[in-house]
Amino acid sequence: MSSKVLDKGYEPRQVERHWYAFWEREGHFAAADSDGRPAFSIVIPPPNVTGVLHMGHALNNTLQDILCRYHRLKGHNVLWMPGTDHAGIATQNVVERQLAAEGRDRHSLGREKFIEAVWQWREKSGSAIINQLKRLGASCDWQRERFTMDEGLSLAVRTVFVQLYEQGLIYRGLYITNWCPRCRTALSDLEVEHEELDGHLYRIRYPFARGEGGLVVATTRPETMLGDTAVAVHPEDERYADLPADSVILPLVETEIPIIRDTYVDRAFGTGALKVTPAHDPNDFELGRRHDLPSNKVIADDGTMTPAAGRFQGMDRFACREAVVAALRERGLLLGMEPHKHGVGHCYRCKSVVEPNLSRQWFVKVKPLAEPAIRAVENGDTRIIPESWAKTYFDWMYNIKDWCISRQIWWGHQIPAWTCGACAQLTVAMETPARCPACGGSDLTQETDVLDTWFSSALWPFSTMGWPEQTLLLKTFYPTSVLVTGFDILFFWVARMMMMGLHFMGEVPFRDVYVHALVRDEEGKKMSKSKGNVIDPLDVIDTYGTDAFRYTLAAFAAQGRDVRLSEKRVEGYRHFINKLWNAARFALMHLERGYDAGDPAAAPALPDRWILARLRRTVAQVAEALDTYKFNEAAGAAYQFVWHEFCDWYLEAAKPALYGEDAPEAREASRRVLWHVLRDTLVLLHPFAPFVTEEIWDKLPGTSGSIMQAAFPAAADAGDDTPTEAETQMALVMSLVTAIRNVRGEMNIAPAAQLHVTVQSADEAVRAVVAQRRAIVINLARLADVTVGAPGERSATAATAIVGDCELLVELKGVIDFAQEAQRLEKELGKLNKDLSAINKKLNNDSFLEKAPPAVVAEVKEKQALLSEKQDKLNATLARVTAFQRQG
RNA sequence: GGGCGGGUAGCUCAGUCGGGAGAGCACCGGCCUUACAAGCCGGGGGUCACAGGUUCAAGCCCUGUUCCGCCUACCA
Repeated sequence: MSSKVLDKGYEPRQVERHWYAFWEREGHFAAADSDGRPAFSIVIPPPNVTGVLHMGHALNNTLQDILCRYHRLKGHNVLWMPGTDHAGIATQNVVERQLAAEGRDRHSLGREKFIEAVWQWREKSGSAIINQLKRLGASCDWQRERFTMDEGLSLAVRTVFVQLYEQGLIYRGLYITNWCPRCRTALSDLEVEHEELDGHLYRIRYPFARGEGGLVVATTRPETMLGDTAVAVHPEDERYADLPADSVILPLVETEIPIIRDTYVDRAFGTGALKVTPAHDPNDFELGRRHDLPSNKVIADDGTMTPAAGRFQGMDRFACREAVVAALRERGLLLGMEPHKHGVGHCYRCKSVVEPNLSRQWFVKVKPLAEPAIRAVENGDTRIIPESWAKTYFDWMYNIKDWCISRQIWWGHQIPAWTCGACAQLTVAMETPARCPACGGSDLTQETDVLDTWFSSALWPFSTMGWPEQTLLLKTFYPTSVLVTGFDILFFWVARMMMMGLHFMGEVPFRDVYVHALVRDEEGKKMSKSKGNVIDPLDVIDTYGTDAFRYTLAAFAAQGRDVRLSEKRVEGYRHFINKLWNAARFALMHLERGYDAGDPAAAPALPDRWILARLRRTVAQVAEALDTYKFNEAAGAAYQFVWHEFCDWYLEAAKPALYGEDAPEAREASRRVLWHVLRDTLVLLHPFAPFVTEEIWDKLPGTSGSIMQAAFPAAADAGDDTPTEAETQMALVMSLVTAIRNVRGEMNIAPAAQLHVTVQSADEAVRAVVAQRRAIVINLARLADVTVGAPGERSATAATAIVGDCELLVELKGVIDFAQEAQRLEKELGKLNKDLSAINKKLNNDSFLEKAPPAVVAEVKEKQALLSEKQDKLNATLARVTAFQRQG
């Protein structure tokens, strides 16, 4: 990058490509397995290999990158561990769809060939999201990229499975699980999304086997009645104390099923009689166990009716519902059909209605694992931020249920369990056993099910670092410093990592969990393809640049609040990036002929000392905010400093010195400060806007290497709020300038008009400061001159403004008309009176004077004195102006 | 059913320890002032959802009401 002069506007595209390649090439993202520096580590929430970058990823990874870059600047050994998740069901669906397009399906292909096809697909398309993360500027240690299906992680999965099995924490059994008939697999409770749907509550009469009448049951899923094996009533329900029979005839099926009595039944619901379908309802399943009822599976795994459904066999479950209802109606057994809202489970991958279904599945016994994970958060080993999420975490963990981990799909970690063909003995082992340990038979077949994808993600913080080997990497970086994630996977992932980490590493997986919000559209709606309100992060990056986009995300990432994103907002931050660019452009014009890295504190000029003080304070604010995950505050503080202090005031105030050919020494001093402040500002901003800061860094004389290797600037002392002398003086100068500009604006005085201003103050020290800083005021307020003096003669033709205890007289003779000035003063007085009456009300209140802390009372009194003095002065001026106006 | 979060300027949102209501955008007025018109200078704009309470003092603490959003749950 040869030219030292910057272009007029910042053009991100080329710059981003260039510097990202540079960083990667130079190994700036690489962590050391171990060195003397303090370690900082984050494991990325692995995106699905099938994924494309969406706003959620963009926010999530921007925040992680900000933290990683910040900690590198602070001199830490940073590991940001990247990788992707094999996303069992999702990936299988993608490849199956591809096959379907070619008129094939996985069954015709066979398991082995299908898995090969998935791997091929991954080779081809699986890294798309990685490249998209790179465009976001993500500084992951790509050399270490992992995949949940790669060899090392598969070994970790197998090791964990075998150990948990041997510890009795994994078991297999016939249970009711959530079944997706489309994906044809079991799902965990978490993978079911509940949606309130309008359905019907059907009331059906089951005639008594003997005698008159029958029991009336209520159901929302009448098709399941074909699998009923009992009817239940409450044992203390008087309505059913005396029944003519102890069994009923199941309509349509025409078999006799028992009436059982169980306290589970809610007497208040419906008729108080409950049909029991152990094969298709989790509660009924429990009831069936208690009462030793048979299970009759009438809905098959593909969602059609089984032979057990008799003449309904082969019918789709929803068509069957209609058919059953029609048949019942025909027989006069349908007694009612009321509209009824109920929660219906849907598959989180394909949105099909989930069917509770009886099948043999593998489970993790979670309670023993959950207890330490609860304790770790309770005692602060892991902090959840914001804290409100800890409650959600506890609620779930305390009520946790066993985790169904087997999936009837092909893409995933096949369960390392084998069944003996001879003696049916089940063997769980790391490697394929040669012989059955029970009978010595060699006819062993492996379990066909694979594990839930989240089973392998649960190991992510340590499996990626080489576990089960005890690697140096683990020693250096586990537990990780912080996990940055969205709340939508708090249970799916975070809770499970906590459990597995504690169980297998004996240590929490992360010190902090920072839970960020969701990115929504500008109306606060969740972005979704079906709504068509999706903003593609890559489009945003193309249009506005990565830095502007990242800054927007950071600026809106307030804790506990969703990010509402619109392109309009990104545009605003593009202006900010451009502002920085132009400030640098200006600075480089003054630095290209040499710079001086000497001690900036040697600079005596007020604006110089002021901006240095402000910089140190801003650095402290940004650091404090980042240390507490308040990204919006960090971004806000830096923005405010760059735009409204550095650009608006410092650069303007420094111009006379920088352009001043006649005072080389002052000029050098200013250059020195300009160089230091710009350099430190770039470093301060680098975590948020990595590209533009690197580009300017490169052009800035006196820097070498990458800005990524720079040191985070020195901060003001924490907690020291006392303004420096420079800050106090500059504050006075700034309010004088603002007051004069205000007069100009309100009175429509031409910008070119060179005004004469008198500043009067009773305070000699103040007068001294104003006199000393006169040149700055003249320059920034565009004046002819400033006269400083004690209160005394006032021009009757001057506009007045009060700043602190200074009275400012802006001579208007020949500049404007005085009716306007009178109007302006009246307006000003109106505002003042409002403020004063509020304050006087306080001071007239005896209990305030008695009970409020003396410091507060003194403050209010001081304020009152100040305002009323201002009021007096303005009134006097108004009188003068009015008089002058009358005279003509 | 249970839980959580939110309601502050036209819009999107900050607001720390209870002590004079802020920012960005939008709007109005004035400026091509030699880094930047993607800019500069100035300005207007609020019943802090509603009702009550605690307090000398409430956007902030407490109670209730209401509206919105989300999570969670085996009442068929």
